[in-house]
Amino acid sequence: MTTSPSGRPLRADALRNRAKVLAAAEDVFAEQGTSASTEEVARRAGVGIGTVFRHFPTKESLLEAVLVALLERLAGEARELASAPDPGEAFYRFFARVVSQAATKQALTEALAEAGVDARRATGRTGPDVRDAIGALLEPAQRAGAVRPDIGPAEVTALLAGISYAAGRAGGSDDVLRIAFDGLRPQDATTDQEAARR
Amino acid sequence: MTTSPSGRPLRADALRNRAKVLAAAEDVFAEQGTSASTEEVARRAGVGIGTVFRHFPTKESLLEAVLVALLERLAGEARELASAPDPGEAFYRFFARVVSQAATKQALTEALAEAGVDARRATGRTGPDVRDAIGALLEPAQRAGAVRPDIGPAEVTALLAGISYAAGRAGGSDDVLRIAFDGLRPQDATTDQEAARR
DNA sequence: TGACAAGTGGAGTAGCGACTCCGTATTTTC
DNA sequence: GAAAATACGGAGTCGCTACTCCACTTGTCA
Repeated sequence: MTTSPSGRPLRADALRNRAKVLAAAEDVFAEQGTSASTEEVARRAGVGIGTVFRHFPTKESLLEAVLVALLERLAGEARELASAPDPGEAFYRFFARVVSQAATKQALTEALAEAGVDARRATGRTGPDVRDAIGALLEPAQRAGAVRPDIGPAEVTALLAGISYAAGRAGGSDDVLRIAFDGLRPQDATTDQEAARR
Repeated sequence: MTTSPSGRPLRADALRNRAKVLAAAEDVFAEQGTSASTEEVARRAGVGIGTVFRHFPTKESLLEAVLVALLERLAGEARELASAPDPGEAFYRFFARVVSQAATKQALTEALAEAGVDARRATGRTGPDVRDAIGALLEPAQRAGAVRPDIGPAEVTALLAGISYAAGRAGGSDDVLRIAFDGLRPQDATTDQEAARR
């Protein structure tokens, strides 16, 4: 992404501006949600609208770049924690961290939801990345008996999105997080049937 | 809401149209989310745009009416189930039903989130209504030992919104629901500390 | 049944947001 | 230090959407 269509490397100022736009877009979308206007992004970045559209030809592509950046950062954090001594603690710490970040960043919640199960074009390569990173955190925690064994990265991602949503819009995020944590722990012989369904 | 500004009762056709518009709006917003256009609502209702705006002077007021209707129906269902013989089953059945409905109705998830903690003007009277109805379902379930005692209606509502969001956008709603249920059950002496936080 | 109030429909208005275009400015290259 | 290539900025275009206005229709009441 640092070369122009003709194969040549981007000019220095262009590179700088690209970064400024991306950073501004992250801020703006985090604060106002993905419906914030492109003009606001340009203003925040201190560039003209034309520049924004030169680097990201549609609003969607800008959004995609932001989401990918967020997810990559997430995957990075997960990978980092994966080498911690206590796998259970690492997993729950990661979960809590993501939720607390998402509470103030609408865009993160949306990114999580999109990465959820359907790997759309937007997050085509990053979705699996995130899933793998979460898997690397989840499996050791399961082996250590800190997390129930009957779920996979997809369920964790979905739950992450849901709890983030709840934490962001409603209050009481701590309580909701506690409930989620308890549900994630291994459930002892409670054979429950709960015929509950429509 | 069935009288004109001048205090007289609404004309028969006006009453009919009002109902048609409300029904169409519920459908449209459920399918396309709250950003669907007012014109689409009018088309679906088989009336002119002018008529929609006569009954609901702003789009926001239309949205509000739809959300209130959804929440009232929810509260109604909760009250109905409250008299079931097994309080635990009633509670979990209600929870599952809401989530499965919300999966196909974006508007419901948004309504839940809004009803969450801050009683905005939109759902000013209905928010508490829902909370009370959920409370009437929750407390007996807690007394029966089917639901952990350390949470209240607010937490349940928040969780409901979060799980609905997860179920609607990602797949694997069943697994996520299972996790939530397990987290909602009384947690035996697991004094856990989970120093997990930022 | 006729007169008047109430309601309807949809063309029109206003404003916003995504995206384009091109004269000007900045880099790079030789 | 020019010339050529590249990038910039922002006024302008286009389409969409909430909302208004009013000539016309329908319901109500005596």
